[in-house]
Amino acid sequence: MEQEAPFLKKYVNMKFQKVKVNESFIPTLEDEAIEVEHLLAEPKNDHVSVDGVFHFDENLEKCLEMEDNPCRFECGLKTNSGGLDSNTTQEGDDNLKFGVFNGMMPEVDEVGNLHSTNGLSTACEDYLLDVEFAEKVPDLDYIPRGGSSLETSSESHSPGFSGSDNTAVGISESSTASIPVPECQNDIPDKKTTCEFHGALRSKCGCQARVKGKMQLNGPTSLEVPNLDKLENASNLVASGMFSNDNEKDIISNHGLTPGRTSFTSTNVQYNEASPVRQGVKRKRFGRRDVLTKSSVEASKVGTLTQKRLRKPTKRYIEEVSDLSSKCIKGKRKSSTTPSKDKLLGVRSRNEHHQMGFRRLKSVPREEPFGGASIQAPFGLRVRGGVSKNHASLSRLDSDEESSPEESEDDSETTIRSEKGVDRRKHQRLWTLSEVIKLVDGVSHYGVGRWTDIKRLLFSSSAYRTPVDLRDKWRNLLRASCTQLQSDGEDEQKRKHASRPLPIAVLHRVSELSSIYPYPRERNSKLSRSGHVTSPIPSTSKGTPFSLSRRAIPR
DNA sequence: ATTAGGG
DNA sequence: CCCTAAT
Repeated sequence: MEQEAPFLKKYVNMKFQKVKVNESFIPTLEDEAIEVEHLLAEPKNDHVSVDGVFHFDENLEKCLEMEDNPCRFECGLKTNSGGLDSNTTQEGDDNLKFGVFNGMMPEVDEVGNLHSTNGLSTACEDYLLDVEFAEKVPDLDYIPRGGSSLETSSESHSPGFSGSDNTAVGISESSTASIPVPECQNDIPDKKTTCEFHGALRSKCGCQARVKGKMQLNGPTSLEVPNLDKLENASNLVASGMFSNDNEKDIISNHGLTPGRTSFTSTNVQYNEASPVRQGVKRKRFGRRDVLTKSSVEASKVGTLTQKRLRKPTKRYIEEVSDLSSKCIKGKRKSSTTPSKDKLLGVRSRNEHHQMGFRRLKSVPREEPFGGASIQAPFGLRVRGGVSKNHASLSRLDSDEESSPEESEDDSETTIRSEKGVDRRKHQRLWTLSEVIKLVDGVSHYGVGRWTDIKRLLFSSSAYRTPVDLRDKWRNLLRASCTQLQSDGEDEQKRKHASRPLPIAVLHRVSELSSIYPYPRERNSKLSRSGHVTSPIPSTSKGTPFSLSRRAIPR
């Protein structure tokens, strides 16, 4: 990261480099290559699905020629992304594509690390990105990007990109998360390894080691988790393209499979799915914490303070805390009227949390000797991105879905950085483009009513985002689409400049969906507007919206 | 337990 | 996002 310039340069030349690298690597990875090929040839699940789905572009083909097997794969992916929006109009297409890209871009940083989890998506993305850029922006000035890597100067960037507005928009979103292009470079070798989605391969070639090293290099930041999420995201995105094809399953299976193969993956898995083990650990922690707290409280004179806090544990607080424990205690506590037990626990933990916060301020490490440190870390992490970052490396355990992939970073920042004023923080995560897309896809699949399902399937990785959230977001999207689509061109520009640049492609999709699955109540206004939009099921939409929505859901 | 609707 | 009412 430090030497951005060189990296950037490299990146720019990446396509060329890629080839070179590949060649050089090939000898080393011969086995791998073979394996990969084998996989490709073989009708493996993952592979098949992907292969079947994707068509190769001319460009892609070229790519193929130049590059090795791995390349092939990637190319395919790229195609896929392109194919994503078959339904939408061309414009939409472009937009969508870009959007997808954007969504992925953040991943780029971490992609390298994680191909293990979902090698497929990751690697592909990277390559994809690469290819795409090469195609579209031969000159591509990364410099600006690099300079603003931290910032979301998406707009500024956009012009640079072959003048596709959409791109700009998408980028802006993703750009929030610093786009460390340089990383790509690092990744390349890893990719070369073509761990791809075949964990087995990786293990063979010893990719793992490499990956690890990389991680270290990258730093304390826990990339793994994000990656995982990303993975999911990516897969989802991809899936979205092929929803009709039922690829979902494939993807899912993919997820499941991948983890098992490599140790590395396994870690991820832990975070990803609330594994029983993890839960157990957490519980333990809680218990301990309780004890500790008690004693410590008693001993310390802070008792009064504690009491105060105790007395008024805001729901929010509890929720937040429980958020962490949500997986542990799952289900029960969610409702505000939680049973006394849970509540108590939550309160206590919260209390602790408060104390901790204070403690931190005062720098009073009382719990450390007992291993309180470990405890602390988790909570801090839990609190939110900013804090967690530092501890992340240490307490990876805690970081579960919560620290979401790409979004986590920006969101966390946006959320609130006040560690100390823990109470004040409001938990709200900005919706990233990828999330929105996911949501839209989900709606398109399941219909409007089934938020739980959507949540389960598409947002399983993100602990936050309750079904209600999804619904709300959808509502908002509808509104947005209405207003925006209503007044097309003129406002568009404005919209772009707006803080939340929602890709019009997405909006279009939303509007489409809205026409298909009218949202209760809102549909009236919407219908009139959305009429102009292509609606696959026009007649139904007007007639009986309710039934439609229900009907749309083919369980 | 989920969803819809409103704040 | 949060909360409440309705199913």
